[in-house]
Amino acid sequence: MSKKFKDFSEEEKNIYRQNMRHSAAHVLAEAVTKIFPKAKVTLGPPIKDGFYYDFEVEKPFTPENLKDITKLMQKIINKNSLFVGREVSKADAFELVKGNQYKEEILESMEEDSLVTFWSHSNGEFEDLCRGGHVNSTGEIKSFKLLSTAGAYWRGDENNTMLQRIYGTAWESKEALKEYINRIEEAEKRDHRKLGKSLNLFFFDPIAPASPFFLPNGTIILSELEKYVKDLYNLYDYKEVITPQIFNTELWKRSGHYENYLENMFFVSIDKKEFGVKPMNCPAAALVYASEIHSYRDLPLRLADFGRLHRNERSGVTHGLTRVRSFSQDDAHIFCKFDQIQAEIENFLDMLNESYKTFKFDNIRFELSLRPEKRVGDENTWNESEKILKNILDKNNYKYSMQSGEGAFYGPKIDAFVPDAIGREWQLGTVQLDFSLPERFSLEYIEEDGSRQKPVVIHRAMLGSLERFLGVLIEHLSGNFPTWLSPVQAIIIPITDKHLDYSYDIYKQFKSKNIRIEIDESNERMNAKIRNAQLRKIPYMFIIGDNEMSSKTVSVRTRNGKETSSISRVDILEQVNSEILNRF
RNA sequence: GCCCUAGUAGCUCAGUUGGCUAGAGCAGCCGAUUUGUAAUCGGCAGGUCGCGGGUUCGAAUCCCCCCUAGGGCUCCA
Repeated sequence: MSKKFKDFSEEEKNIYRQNMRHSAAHVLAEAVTKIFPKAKVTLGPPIKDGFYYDFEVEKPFTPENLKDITKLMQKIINKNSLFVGREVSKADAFELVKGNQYKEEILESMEEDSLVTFWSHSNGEFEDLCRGGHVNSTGEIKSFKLLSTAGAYWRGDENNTMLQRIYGTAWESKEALKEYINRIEEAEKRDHRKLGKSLNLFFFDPIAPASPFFLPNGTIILSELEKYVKDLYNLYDYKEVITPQIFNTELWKRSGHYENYLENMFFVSIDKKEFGVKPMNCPAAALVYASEIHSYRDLPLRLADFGRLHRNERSGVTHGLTRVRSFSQDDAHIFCKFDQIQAEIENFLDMLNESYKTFKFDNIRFELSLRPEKRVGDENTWNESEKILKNILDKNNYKYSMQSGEGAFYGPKIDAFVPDAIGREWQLGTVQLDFSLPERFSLEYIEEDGSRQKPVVIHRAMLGSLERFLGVLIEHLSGNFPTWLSPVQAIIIPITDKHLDYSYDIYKQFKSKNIRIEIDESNERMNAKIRNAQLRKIPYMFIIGDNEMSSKTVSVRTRNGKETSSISRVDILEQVNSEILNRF
């Protein structure tokens, strides 16, 4: 290449990497077809940070196979042969892919008279139906690594045959590859499943698959999260309700869940009647609303419900805390008049922004999902409501994209996404309009003129599932919770046991302010006590020795290694306390 | 649900082609030590080798079933 990679613009880099990764997929396909002549090639696109290629083979690939394939790929790359494209007619193309039903299917989906391109390298030893997007020659694939194998359905549809996929990554230099591997390792260190274990936050037991048990430490964090949300609810005028766990199936028929959500629900039988365990709170919220007659003066009515939900997720899709079968949400339903929608959603987004800031999540991005093909409600209502949502996003200068057709059947929605500390993006909050629920449950309010009107329902969650949010937060913070969330906020480390009495004194003082504090009374040396506290990621360590005892002070070490010797007890108490109260 | 991989002490892991009472470190308990910013020393105790079945003189190890967990299952020539 004439221009050096490092001089490329971000966009050029991306395109170059994509081409290189796609080229690597071709090289992978050549290696596989040479080692396994019966293998049928299918698709091999570049993906974020790498590429994959799906093959139809008799037996799944083994790690040994990957080694052989890697070797052969390196040989092909070393030969540095050119990628060459050619155009053929569709008829000729069918001749070329004969016997490969996957490629035939791809050809069939293409326009009638279009010309089809084939790309080859290794001087024609391998050729593949491909729209293009390669580097000039195989030698430009500087550094690659095959990562894993996996079963994958043709076109992602489980009714199709299962293919064998090989994932790989490729980079413009050895250093870039290494950096990428480091990034993966860093992510693994932050894995909430690992940290959850080492910090004693939660565990799983096969006796209740995909349902977390929260230990005292994890429970403290969840309670603090809930307390925080409740404080915001107080500020933003929400009312909290508590609703039942299981409902007669009649309810789920009425709400539509029996029709649309059946396979994700758990059912129990009581007195020969069928009951469903709630997977969502909305029908219960509707019942609460309907339990009284409402005047327009009551609206908007914001009903929060932390009720525990159960969803029967398919066995292969559950994952740590981020996809579980039993969880609670900071869920609420707002019942309002149509002309209150805008204010309500703006209000909610304000609260959402405020809360994300508290958790040090920046760069919120929104997605506005518009009407899907299958939907309820008249066109006018959709037009109006989509316009309202778009207005809100525009007016407040929120960063967002539009997803046409992705809305729920009952209304358009806005989802909030945030990147975490190492750049991975998570979907957290959501706000959805619902025109269906008021209909199904015949919800009404009495208008100023005495007429009966239908309210609009807004579903909204800020943090989403609290379990999932905790998982995300653990990875975002790498387990270093801010003081207000830390299960143990400070630990006193007496150097010898003659410092114990003074330590108790400090302990009582902090305890009386409701600070979660411990004394390390173990028969260990100070160094070991510090190490233990560090490993537990306790934000404050108070070292107590002769100096502190005689001057009635404490020496403070924070978990990031900052040391301050002999500061006044009142000062440090104030500091810790204000961090907690301000949720800093 | 489907494909692959894995499951040994509370945790992290050894356990070579089937072969002695299944090992280690950490954690735990007991004892000694009383120590200034990331591991003091010694001892003790701890295991249905995920569950069930089979092969074998003999199974953590080989085979089958089940359970659970992990990596995946259109970022579309």
